[in-house]
Amino acid sequence: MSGNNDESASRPNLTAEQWAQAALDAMALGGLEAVAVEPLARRLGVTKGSFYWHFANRDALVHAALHLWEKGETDDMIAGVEEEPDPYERIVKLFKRGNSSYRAGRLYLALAAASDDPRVAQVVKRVSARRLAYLYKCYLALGLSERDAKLWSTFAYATFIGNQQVHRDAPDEFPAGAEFREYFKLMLRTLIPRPRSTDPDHPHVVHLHGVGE
Amino acid sequence: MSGNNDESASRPNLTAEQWAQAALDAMALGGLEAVAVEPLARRLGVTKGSFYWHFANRDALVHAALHLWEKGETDDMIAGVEEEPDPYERIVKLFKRGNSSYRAGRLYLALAAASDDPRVAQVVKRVSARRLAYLYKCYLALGLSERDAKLWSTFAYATFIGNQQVHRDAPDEFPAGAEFREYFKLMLRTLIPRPRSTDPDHPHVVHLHGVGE
DNA sequence: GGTCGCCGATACCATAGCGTATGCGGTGAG
DNA sequence: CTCACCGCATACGCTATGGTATCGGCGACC
Repeated sequence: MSGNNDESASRPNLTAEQWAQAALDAMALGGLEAVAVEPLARRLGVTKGSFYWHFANRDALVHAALHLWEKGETDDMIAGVEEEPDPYERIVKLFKRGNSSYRAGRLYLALAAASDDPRVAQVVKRVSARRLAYLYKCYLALGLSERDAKLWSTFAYATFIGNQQVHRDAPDEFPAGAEFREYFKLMLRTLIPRPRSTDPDHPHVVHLHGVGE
Repeated sequence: MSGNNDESASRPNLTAEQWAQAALDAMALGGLEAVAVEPLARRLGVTKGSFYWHFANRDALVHAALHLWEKGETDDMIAGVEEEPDPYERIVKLFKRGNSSYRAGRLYLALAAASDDPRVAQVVKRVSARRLAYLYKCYLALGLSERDAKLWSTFAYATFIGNQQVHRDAPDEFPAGAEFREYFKLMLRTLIPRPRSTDPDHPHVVHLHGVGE
């Protein structure tokens, strides 16, 4: 067996990051325990010999994958939105981003479920905290008080996460197509007070200020 | 054994249901793979000999545990609420129930994360669907149209689930104490239109009908 | 005191997956 | 042409985990 069992030309050498990405893929499907060297190697079309060239052990792979995920889930999210000057549109973009990438949602849920591992728990906690903090800032920029911004950002984030969950657990019940668009608009209208309402068309903002009661 | 299955707790002997409950406990902490005979036996203070008296194999245990969970998560929830005549209060009760039992939340999240197993996926799907259906009925009873009831019940359920998730993943960021009470009131006010306004004509419901746009 | 329900103890085996040692083809330098 | 080195293949050892089965013991109740 001296020949390669794969296409020869289209196979460059693997990098450590490709291994880490494959590890994330495995997590999305089977949790942390699916991040095993041999199955990953099979899926990548290589063997363990490749792995132990790039990594010292499995722990190093898990660490690299988590680092990659954390970076992509916070920096990427924020960087892709921050150029937007309007805080309302920023929040809308965040929502759209979250509801569009099905894979990212599954990945978060899988990692959050694997938080019996202390390393995973730490990263998930940091990611959640940073996302919440950024949402909080956005709501502050909308003109809400600190207290209201805290409550509404938590509310919005919980809904955001819950949508991913319901979408995964009961896909048949989750709105799709035109219904989803209505659902999405309803969420936006309910969860984001419009700051620049030059139109007298949005009287429901009054309800928002009723939070402090 | 001459008597029926009315054995009291005075006996140190375990029952099949106790095994199933322990299996659910294990799932809440470590997912489906934590439902292993030996660890469970250790935790129950017995050995595997006990297990294979009550169950044919591990599959039977998983099946029993899932059945127990499904029953308790749908029938119990509905039965404990249905006596309430006011649909508004019914929804409030459902919310309170969900936000109070931390363990039940963890259990749902753990099971939902273990839905790579087809049996688990099926049960989770049924439970989610039945919960959503009941919430939908409650919103219908509030006087919403079918379309609005669908959207708002999904919205409320997603938020409900998301709260459990955020509460678990970022407990430090989640409102607690007095702040939680405000948060809770905000959610209720936002997610449930009040039916018993003295006016037969509900002013804020107008916004709800705006959903259809 | 005998039977039976329940469990303890132990043995066996299958499997998965980590780590390691070494072989081996390709490739560029000289 | 050679040689060294990279990147991976192959093969193996090893451990841990856990499902399954068997048998013996013990207390309860007849």
